[in-house]
Amino acid sequence: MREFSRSLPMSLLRAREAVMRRFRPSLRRHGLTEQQWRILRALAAIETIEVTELARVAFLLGPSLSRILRDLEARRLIARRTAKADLRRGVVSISEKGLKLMEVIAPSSEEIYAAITRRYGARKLAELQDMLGALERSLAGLELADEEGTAE
Amino acid sequence: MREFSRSLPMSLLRAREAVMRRFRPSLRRHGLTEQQWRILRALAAIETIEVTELARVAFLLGPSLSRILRDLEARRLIARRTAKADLRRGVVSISEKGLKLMEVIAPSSEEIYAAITRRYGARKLAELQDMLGALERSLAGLELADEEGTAE
DNA sequence: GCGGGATGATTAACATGTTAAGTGTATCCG
DNA sequence: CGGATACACTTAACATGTTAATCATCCCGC
Repeated sequence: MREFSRSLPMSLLRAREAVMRRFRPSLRRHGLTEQQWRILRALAAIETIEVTELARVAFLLGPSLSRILRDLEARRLIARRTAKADLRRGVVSISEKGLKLMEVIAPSSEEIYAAITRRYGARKLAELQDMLGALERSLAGLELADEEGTAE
Repeated sequence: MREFSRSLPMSLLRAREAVMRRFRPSLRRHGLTEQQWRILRALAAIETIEVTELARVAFLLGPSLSRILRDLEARRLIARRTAKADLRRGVVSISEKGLKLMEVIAPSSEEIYAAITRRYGARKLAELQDMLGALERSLAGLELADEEGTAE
């Protein structure tokens, strides 16, 4: 069997953890988790977004997102309403308070990212991201190949 | 601010999820989570291992490992005792039952890994792993650079 | 307009991630 | 020897990951 510590999932996990280790302390000081920060960042760039679309963009599963939105709303960092045209859909936006919190956190976050980029190399980083994107697309292709073999 | 979906943490997260999506169904059919499988794999290659070392190898935090070992032991998939020389230390090993379970799961797991490798390309996969390892080492270096600035 | 299946979101239940606190054992050192 | 300190877990508390089930609303075809 493959040497376990060299498996692709482990490599990806360790690499991601090494990166996130750098960001978590700063976020934590401001009372945010990694996922809450992802949501605020996703919201900052737009006016409003539907919950389902937000889940896709922030790469969170529905149940996690539901809980997080409930908490962020209680803290007044976001606002939400229901779509007039379809009462099933929720529409979310960042609040003034949320924007201000982002303004406080963003600089140190950017600085950490810049330090990582300098250390690893901007070109190499871009290349890595390309390869990760290609991996995603390869596996999406595998997914399709599977479905052809089943009921459909 | 950086386009959020292209940040390094998100790229790594999405890539890892794309990979794990392939493995989870098979593991789940056999009643194992991803982390439980990691532990069994780590144990399969050796006679015994101390809990702390197992945490390092399987890349799990102590509290998670404690819970998982408790459950795996209750299911008789592993055995544990305490070290004679140091009663603080726990020593873990895989059981016969655990080995048999692995024999059942390993083939399909290997097959999935092979499919991913074929699809993405063996050479490209090796290159990706190299770059991930280099990223880890870069960030470990950053860690050290930090400490020089603090109390020490 | 009205079943009945599809869809968007939430809740439930259990496992893990994460940090802090607790427990028992070892070790160091005066 | 004995008390302080460090160490190896373990437990606690809270947040998220993951799958299944539930709830409300929508929409389709008749």
